[in-house]
Amino acid sequence: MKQAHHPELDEISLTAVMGALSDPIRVGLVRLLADGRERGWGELRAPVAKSTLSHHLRVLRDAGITRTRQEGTRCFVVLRRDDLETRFPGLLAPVLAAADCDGVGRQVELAASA
Amino acid sequence: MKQAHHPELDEISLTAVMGALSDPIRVGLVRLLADGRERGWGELRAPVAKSTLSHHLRVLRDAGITRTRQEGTRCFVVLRRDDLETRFPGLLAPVLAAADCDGVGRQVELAASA
DNA sequence: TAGCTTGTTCGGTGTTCATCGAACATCGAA
DNA sequence: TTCGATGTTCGATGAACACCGAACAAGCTA
Repeated sequence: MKQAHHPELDEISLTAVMGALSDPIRVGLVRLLADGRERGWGELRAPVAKSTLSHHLRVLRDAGITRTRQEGTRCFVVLRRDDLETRFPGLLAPVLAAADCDGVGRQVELAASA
Repeated sequence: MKQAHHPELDEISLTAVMGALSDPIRVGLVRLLADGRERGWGELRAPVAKSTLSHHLRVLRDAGITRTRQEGTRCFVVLRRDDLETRFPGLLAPVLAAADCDGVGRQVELAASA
């Protein structure tokens, strides 16, 4: 469990972000994180194997969309909302609005407890 | 050369649009079309084989981003700006702005003449 | 120390994608 | 009708991706 690389602001690429958001599960994850709260991975319920979920979270992290923090054996993830807003002003909101309206990523849910 | 299918407004999917915009060449094409003018395919200069260009234009069309019209042996393409704005309000502008700022898709150019 | 929890990594598989050249279809012009 | 211009379609190929189960690593906890 090594600390993963997070791209700097100017390393965040538009096509990488778009690519990361082209998968319903990843969109669902972003939606869950949209309130700005940090979430433990245990809170994330998605209909995939844990290795696959790990993969998706890695794609989001590598694209610069989320930031991952480790605490003991647990990992926490948070949306890099300010960074994204700085890098691509006005991009995130319409995507979230559209996803919300369409129900894209509704298969990803929040577990009962924290 | 049969007339291709164009998705209806409510058939346009967010993830398909995001996926279509995750390739620099396609972003470049969208940038060229951003002025709303219809372009003949002969005007589009991209550093790929024509079959590949045909593929990219097909992806954009299937995603509902562009509309293709045929006239004789020539094809014309136009951005479905209003449709996109209706379906995903506010989505296109930030993407174009970010692409413009970053130079994503600058490899796609307009040929000299029409 | 032994076990439990948590997440990563490793093959493996099947799918999709970007790309090319070549062959084909279609239309307009000579 | 023959030729040229314009796109589409057809394999083919190598890369990337989504997905899984299993094995591994690392930190708690009993």
